[in-house]
Amino acid sequence: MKQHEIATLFTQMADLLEFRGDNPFRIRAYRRAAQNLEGVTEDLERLNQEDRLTEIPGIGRDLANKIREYLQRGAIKAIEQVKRTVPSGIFELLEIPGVGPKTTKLLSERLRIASVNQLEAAAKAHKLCALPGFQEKKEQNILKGIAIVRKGQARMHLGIALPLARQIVGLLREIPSVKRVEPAGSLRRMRETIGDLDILVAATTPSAVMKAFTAGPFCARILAAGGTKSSIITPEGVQVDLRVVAPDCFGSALQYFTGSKEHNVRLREMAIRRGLKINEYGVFRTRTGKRLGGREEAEVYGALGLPWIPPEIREDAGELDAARAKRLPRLVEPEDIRGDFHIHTNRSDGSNTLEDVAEAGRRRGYQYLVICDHSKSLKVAGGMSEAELGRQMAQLRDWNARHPGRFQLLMGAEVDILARGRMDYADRTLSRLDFAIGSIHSGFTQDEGTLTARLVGAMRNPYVALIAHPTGRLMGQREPYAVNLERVFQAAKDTRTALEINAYPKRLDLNDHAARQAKDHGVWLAVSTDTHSLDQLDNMAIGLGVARRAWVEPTQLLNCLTREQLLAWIRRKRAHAP
DNA sequence: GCCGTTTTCGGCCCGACTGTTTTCAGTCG
Repeated sequence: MKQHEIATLFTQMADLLEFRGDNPFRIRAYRRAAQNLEGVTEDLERLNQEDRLTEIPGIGRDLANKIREYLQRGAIKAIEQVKRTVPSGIFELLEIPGVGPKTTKLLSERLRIASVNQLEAAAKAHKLCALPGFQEKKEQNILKGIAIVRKGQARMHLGIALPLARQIVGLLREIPSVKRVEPAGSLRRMRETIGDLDILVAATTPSAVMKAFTAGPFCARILAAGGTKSSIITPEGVQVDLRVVAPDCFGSALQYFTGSKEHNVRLREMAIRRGLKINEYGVFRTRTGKRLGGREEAEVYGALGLPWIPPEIREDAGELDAARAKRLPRLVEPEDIRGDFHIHTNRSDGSNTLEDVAEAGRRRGYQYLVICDHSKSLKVAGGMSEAELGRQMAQLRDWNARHPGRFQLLMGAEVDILARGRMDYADRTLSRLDFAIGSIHSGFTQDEGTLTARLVGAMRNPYVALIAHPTGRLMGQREPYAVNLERVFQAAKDTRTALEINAYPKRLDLNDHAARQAKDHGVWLAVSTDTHSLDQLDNMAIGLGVARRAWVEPTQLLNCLTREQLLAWIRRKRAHAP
């Protein structure tokens, strides 16, 4: 994925230029270009060959040439040159909260500091007080910042961030004078990992809310506390930013506080061109100062002639142009979901019986759950022999017979993909299943060609309907294995096989970028929770967040088919197979 | 360095908080 490598270089370039005190708008151009490159869903080589690199937003003639240079030579001369003029330690210094480019430059020039360790030593020896604008307090703050960096403020995945946010929101709701509370920031946009929690409150007496917040049980340390805005660290070490506004400004504040930053910058630029000004307090006419609205978020977009844009796609990745052209996608909603695939029971490594799982599915209002326990090779997870599989099938058919109605179980299995794409059950066995999932649980370290061939081979099997967790990553534990996604998408399209958006919070696999790419290839997607215990059925909301971030519409998601439509879809794949 | 319903130059989002200031720079989101 060349675009990620180039994006990293552009971000580094922005940091370097910032350190050198370059033109802030040039710096922003590099950052914006890097961000947009991450979101490119087409093959960069192809865009280059067709001379369409400048179609990427934020890429002009100059940056297109730099991209071309990287594609040809694997390096960008101009960036290499700037790198040589700047000490390499500045990147880690910029990571420290409270230390920005100006401070870094001062430290480097006056005290020859070029690493976090050197900075810590200097601060402890009170050498920083000799610098202009530095006194005791600033020195202490730098030491605190270093401690925070050292603690490795690893970003949380949504499985941790969502419950924590719910808990804090609940406590804030109990404070008198609080009218509305809403999580904002990257959590509301459902990004796969969250740095700090942003929470917005509408209240009539902000100071009382601030007081209650900074004195509350979730506050272990106060980083900043003003009249309308404060930041704290929870006992778990999570930073929470709280903003309090008047109820009349809640919509504009929510819009501002949700971001992304890049989305907001673009939105405000659009406002300026229309003679308007947008801030946390509302939309205003620049000339007269007249306020046009801000109580509800839709008023902010409405003032610019735009429809409300769902938070999940506010990444300055084409959503504003789509909104202007009235071509926003109709994103999948929880109400569109008619079933879940990939559910484990206690016959392999799940913890619930088939009956309990079935009841839970029926209570959720689904039309179907696909029961998918592990296949025989995956011994560590209690993989089932053909005989066990047969007994489960009988049990499942029996449950269905005893519970006629809208909801039914479907018989599936999560079947290991072995060497060269061979499946862990024979075709004769697979043909008796309603829905087979193929997944890789072995040979993670094989090379890209081997792994890709295994996935493609599995997809050629007429009975494999879905490939589970296609890249195998586990956030914070295991990198994705080497697989050529471009070829996987093409094969999925050709063989009419669906690809999974696995909703287990550490997986989210495919991720948002890859899922959008798959969708653009015309590949069917399926959100599945990979449930091992009943509460995990709720992870559907997280998987849907990924699907929505990938601009997925109901017509592209397997979960939105009725049971009859799903069975017909499976028949089509089987009939179409080579 | 990008970009155009003020289009090929001259703009480029906006406000809060902190620490050090006696009016503001730096950082952050």
